[in-house]
Amino acid sequence: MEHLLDLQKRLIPDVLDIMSSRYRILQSLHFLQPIGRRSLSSHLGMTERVLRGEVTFLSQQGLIQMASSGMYLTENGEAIVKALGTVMKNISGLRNMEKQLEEVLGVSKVVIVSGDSDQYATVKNEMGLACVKEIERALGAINIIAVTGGSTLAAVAEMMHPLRKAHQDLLFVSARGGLGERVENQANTICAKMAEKAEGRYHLLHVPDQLSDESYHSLMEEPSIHRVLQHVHRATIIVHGIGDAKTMAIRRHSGEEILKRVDTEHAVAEAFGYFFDQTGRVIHKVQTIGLQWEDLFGAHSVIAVAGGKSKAEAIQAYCKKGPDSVLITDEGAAQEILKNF
Amino acid sequence: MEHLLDLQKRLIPDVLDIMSSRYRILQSLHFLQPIGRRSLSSHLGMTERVLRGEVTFLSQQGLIQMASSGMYLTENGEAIVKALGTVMKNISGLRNMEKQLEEVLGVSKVVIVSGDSDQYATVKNEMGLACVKEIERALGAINIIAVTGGSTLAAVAEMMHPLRKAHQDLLFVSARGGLGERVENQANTICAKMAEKAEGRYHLLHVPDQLSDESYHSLMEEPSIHRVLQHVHRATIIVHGIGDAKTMAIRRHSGEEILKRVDTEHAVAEAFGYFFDQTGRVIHKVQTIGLQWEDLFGAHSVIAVAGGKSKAEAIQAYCKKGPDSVLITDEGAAQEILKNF
DNA sequence: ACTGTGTGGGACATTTTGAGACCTGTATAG
DNA sequence: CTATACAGGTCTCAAAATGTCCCACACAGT
Repeated sequence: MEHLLDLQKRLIPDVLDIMSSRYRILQSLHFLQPIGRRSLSSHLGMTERVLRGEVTFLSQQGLIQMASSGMYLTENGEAIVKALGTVMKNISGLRNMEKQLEEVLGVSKVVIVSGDSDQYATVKNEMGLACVKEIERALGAINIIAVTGGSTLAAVAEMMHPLRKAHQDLLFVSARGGLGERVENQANTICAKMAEKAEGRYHLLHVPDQLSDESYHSLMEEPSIHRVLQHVHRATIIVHGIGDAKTMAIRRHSGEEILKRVDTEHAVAEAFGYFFDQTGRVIHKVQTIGLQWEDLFGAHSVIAVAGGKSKAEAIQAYCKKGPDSVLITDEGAAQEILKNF
Repeated sequence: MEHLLDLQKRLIPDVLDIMSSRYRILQSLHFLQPIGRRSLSSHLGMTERVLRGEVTFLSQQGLIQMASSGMYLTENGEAIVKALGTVMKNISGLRNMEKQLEEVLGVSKVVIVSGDSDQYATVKNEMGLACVKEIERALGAINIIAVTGGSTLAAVAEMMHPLRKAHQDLLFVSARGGLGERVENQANTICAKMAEKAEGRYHLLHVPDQLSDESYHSLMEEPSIHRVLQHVHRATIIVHGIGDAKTMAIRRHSGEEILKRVDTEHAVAEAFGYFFDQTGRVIHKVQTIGLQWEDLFGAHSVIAVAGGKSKAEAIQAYCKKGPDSVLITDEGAAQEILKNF
């Protein structure tokens, strides 16, 4: 069975927010006691009145106690702080980590789900769910959602659910052509599945991902492809994964030359056909029909999804110079990234 | 470690209410889908507007889905219903049990904590905490709280915390004199401890619990004792335990005759010096200075605390003819009592 | 002995939230 | 085609949450 807390996160996330805020009060009190409302409120960054509300509640619960010298924890209060410590690390600890990552990586928003997707497959689904929520948040009146491939994106599609609000237009387009990969991880497959689950329309990119110059140009002339590409370029929401450079280079059946460059120029990350080194510089770009670098900056919202300790380096590299995006990742990757800071 | 839910209950007392109400919605939906707000709200006994609030929340969480034909669960929703099933059985199960017990025993309120205090000592503390909360609820402007002895009441004292609200007067008095028992289970010891933890005043009854006629009358004349007794008789809140008749008869060093009567007349329960048979009839009353039967009916609130499978029979007997009281017990006792119905 | 600073707690205006009531357009079954 | 049941929008009012200010008190340093 899943852990109760994970279930609660879905059923009563609002309640958990309250819980962690109250816990934070108790915890601060644990260290700062005795302390007054005013000092404590500024320390916690909440207004005095709000803190006061919580504090009177907590004292009614017999967890803290008021005195003229300030507030302090009762025995019960101390017990709660101690007992909830590990639990809370899962909740508010993650939130702290999110904030740290936002700063360190320079992205506007980070969402971390607990666990390590390298170890447990279910964690990937959690990321998928978080991603769906993020997509929902980014929805506007007109929505063109471009999606890439990969097992993580497959999880997003898996967790997708209808998100028709009001009279929104929902169009999903594949951002990439077909790789020689397993069909369930193809951008096209994922795009279709996602659109169906979301009850939206979709357009697929029926082209191979890698092309010779010649076929590239001839295909670009193809009206059916051109039409889909127009949508990709005008995408309002872009959802993509981030891969490890070497793995991806091999999977793409890149030539010897590319593999060498990956090695010699220390490429570590790959995303939608671009290879990045540790500084975030683009080392190599696969000749591809589909999402281009510039498209990222035209989009209303860019959501990158990638997790697992093994992808920490890749995530970090990509974020260095990537567009301002939302990053959905997991605890394993987050911890690994923050190790260096 | 204590169970997560018990900790959460202290930080957010109505976490269970919220959670079970949302769960109930999901569960009903699981069976009735697709169904509309109106039908569902009448089925669940909530107003349409409230249900609507929850339902929009749940659909934002991606657990349910709106359609023109009605609402239905998404895959995630179904998963939650399934996963939370066992957890919820424990929670709403207890609440159901409370209601059943209230009916069966004819008392106005029953609180059941999970577990069996015969098996785990911590369960007694949970009862203690529940009792403290009940006391708090019963507080008025003037409070005289009479307490008896016993290990369960000791647990109540253990869990007591300051309950000074506004300008309330808090006076604790022992309802019983001293038994030849261990000091930590004496009414006096418990009374003092409770009062200190609650930050109230206290008066103790410095008399032996069992008396000859002669000393009884002479002690009753004693001004210091008379004064305390006045308080006992005017108690607004009475907190007492319930004991097994035989155990208590032995512990009280009752004479041969009493022991025989307990046997022949099938006494099963004891509370504050009174012995009851299965029908709730008083079989025998110890000649005692302290709380009297009549006092119970003058009190604003009577709280009986007793748990453990072994005390099921005693609890049941006492409640038959006892005053309208609040009963704090545990799952072990509750299950045993309900077996017969 | 006094003053300044921090404390909890009371009081009140104001804003925000929550919920009741009613309405609309739409999909679906009879 | 129509009756019905549906989701979802909107208006309104009360209640709860919050912002604002002030007071009496305790305590430490002067």
